[in-house]
Amino acid sequence: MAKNIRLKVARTQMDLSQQQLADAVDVTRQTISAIERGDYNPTINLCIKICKVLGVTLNDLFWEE
Amino acid sequence: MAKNIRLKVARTQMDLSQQQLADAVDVTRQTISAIERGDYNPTINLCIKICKVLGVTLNDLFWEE
DNA sequence: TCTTAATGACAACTATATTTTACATTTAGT
DNA sequence: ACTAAATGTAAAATATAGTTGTCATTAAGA
Repeated sequence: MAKNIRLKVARTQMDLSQQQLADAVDVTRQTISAIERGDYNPTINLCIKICKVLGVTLNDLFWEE
Repeated sequence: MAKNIRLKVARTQMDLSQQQLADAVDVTRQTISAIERGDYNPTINLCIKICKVLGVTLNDLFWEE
């Protein structure tokens, strides 16, 4: 996976730290960090939770044409 | 997770069996079956692969408002 | 400076996605 | 009725998502 810049942008637009987002979706900071760095392949349920907290959709953060 | 009817519909619209879709995205038939039944929580990369084969987007199959 | 919050990164562990093997049921064609 | 393809489902094994603990670096404020 490539770096997920869109996630980082959406998170900072909501003025949330990695830790705060992690708490909101009930995972660890390391998991959020790894997703932003593009080091891995989260589950769809986690992606959905993240999107809901950030007020965006799956396509906004995880779909590439 | 709930049953994923939209996936089943999109698959049948492309006239693919579970086995054919599984082959196309390089997983087993059982994995496709489990996703359609809603028994679990696939990874985002697998969701993306499935969407691309079926000519739809993540929101089409996996996003609920 | 000094301190604290935020982040990158990694190793070892645990939880769970996915595979493999296998059996049963349903559906469509002959 | 028979056959083959498609599907539901389950148990045991394997691969990997996500945790826990830890250390280093950077940026901002006092």
